[in-house]
Amino acid sequence: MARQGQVTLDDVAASAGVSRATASRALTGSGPASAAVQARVRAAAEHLGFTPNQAARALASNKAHAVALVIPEPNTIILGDPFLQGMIIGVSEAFHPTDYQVILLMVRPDDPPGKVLRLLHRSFVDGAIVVSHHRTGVERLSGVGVPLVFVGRPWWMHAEVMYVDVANRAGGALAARRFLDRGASRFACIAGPEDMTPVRDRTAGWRETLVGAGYDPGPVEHAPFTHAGGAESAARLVGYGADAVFVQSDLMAVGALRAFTEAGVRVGTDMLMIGVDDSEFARSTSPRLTSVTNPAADLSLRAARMLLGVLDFGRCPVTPEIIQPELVVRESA
Amino acid sequence: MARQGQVTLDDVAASAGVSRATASRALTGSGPASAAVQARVRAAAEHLGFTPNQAARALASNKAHAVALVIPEPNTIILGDPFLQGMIIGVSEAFHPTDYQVILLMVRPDDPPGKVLRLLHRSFVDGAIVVSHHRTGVERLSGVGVPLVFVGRPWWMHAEVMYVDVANRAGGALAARRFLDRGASRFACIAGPEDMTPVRDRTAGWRETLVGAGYDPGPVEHAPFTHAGGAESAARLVGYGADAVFVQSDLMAVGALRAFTEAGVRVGTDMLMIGVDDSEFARSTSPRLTSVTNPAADLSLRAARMLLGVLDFGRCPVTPEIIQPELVVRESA
DNA sequence: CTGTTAGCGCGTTCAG
DNA sequence: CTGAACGCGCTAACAG
Repeated sequence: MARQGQVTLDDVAASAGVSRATASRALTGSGPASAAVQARVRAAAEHLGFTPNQAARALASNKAHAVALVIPEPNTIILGDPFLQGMIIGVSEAFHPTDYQVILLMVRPDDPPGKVLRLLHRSFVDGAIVVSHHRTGVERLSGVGVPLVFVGRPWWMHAEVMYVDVANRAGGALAARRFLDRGASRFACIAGPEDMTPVRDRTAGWRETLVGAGYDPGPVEHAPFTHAGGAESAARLVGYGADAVFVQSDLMAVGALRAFTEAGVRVGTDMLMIGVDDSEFARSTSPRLTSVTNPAADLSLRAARMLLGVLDFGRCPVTPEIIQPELVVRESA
Repeated sequence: MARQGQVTLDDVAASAGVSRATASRALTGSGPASAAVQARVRAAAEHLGFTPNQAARALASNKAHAVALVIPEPNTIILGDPFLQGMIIGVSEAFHPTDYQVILLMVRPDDPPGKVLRLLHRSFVDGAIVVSHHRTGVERLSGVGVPLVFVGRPWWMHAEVMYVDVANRAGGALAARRFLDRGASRFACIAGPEDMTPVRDRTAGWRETLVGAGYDPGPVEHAPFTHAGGAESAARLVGYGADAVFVQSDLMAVGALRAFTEAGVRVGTDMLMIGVDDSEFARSTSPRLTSVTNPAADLSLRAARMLLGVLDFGRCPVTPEIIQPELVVRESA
């Protein structure tokens, strides 16, 4: 049952009356081949419906012509988060003009590490971009044979690891300073998971700035980057009576805003709020949300270019690229 | 440069003091291996950080341990549509307990066919599920060596092709009958792209039922399954003065509802509206939307099971599975 | 239970 | 410019 349906290069070569080597050269253009032969081979391949066996080709040439986008999050999070959506779109956009296929690997937290590791191997993909990584779960990614570009500072460094990031410390500071300028005095933060470097960095910048100005930075609630995560964190903060809350994702901010509103807190009046991502969500709430940018399009493009640089031009090692965030001011703060 | 970082099975075998074949058996469990040897080999593999080369393994065993989810839509559509999101979640959920990795292939309309074809090859994936296919663009998918399960009736049949579907004709009829029961008399339909079988089927059921009841089925506007598509179609229909509009996707319905409302038409009062998908969107509009179910979770599960049946148990051919849609009644109709 | 021997399908040296 | 031979890393038939 296995053999049927498999048209091999040998079949094409035989049909065109040449050797396999010649057929290979004619199809890939990797070597000299007379125009006449080339045409014959191409015609034969077309006629027989030949599709090169990717595995064999990868094995022989050590090139897979594919890159993986690895997102170690449950797929409900991947599909709901504007930042991750932006990354998916951006990465596939960036690789579209190249001949690399983008493969989306949704790694679930409870997946055995081997399941994804075996796919991040040479000759399956030539490289990978890793987004939204947590402290644990991707440790064993070091040592995979392929170059890796992280979006967001990785927890450990390694020869094969490169990264792009937003200056998240500066982002946290931006939010804090805005609140200070608006005269706030009782602060709180709704952060993402504690095991992600961007969260740590934003929180650090936030705290530093407030402490530096002589204020208590207040509580920091850690929760998943979801609507529910924001809402639940907000519920826990209602009693605290903050007049300025920094929420580290617009999606969480939507949930938080709703929870605060239901608790009788008027956001924009009783309480200032700043989100992160500057996504559609920030523009659709009421009041609209002031937000720190987290430019997925820019990040994904840079990450893709960085990976392509290594893949196609052997440019390596590469220094990290850091993007400066900006504050987009709207009604909420 | 290629060799470095590649730990091969030979290295593991040598380190464990056995032959390569034995090492292979010990690691994969594909053959007999004494407990002692198995432990030694596993330890050696762990120690050396061995990761099997997927391409080599696939080439030798003719099994890739991966399935593809193919969605031939621009990624902005994929990420915004509740049905497609449901499919992605459902499929990866269904394959999670198995040892197949799900690979999401986002095929862009302007991608050269070869780019995806070479990936839909044996020894890259063992099979594929194709969702949201249009009339053209996937023709050449016939002849790929792997079993295919379509979600939604395919345009052509082929030995390797199986499918699951919703009884879309019945779905269209359901909407029409509801409108008739509510006493509507001037009908219109906002459909998806004309080159998709579910759209054709729903429209057919819709028309049949209305014509059968002695009414003019009215205009059918074709547009992409997007918010904008719905809004633009609605704008074109405002002058027609329909009192009952069937919109073939909740996402489109949100756009249409907004457009009608802005044009001064009170949906739920002046005009009845029914959507398709019974998604979150249907529950979040005002008035809330009556909707025909299009159960992504159920469809994806059945598609996955069908593919697994062929893959793991050689169950083939398989007869299509058709799910009956239901009408979920809310304020809008 | 283990080692030996063949390939899987292809790219890529080498001679001619 | 073309063909013959080799090897990529692994699994799967055989022998022992």
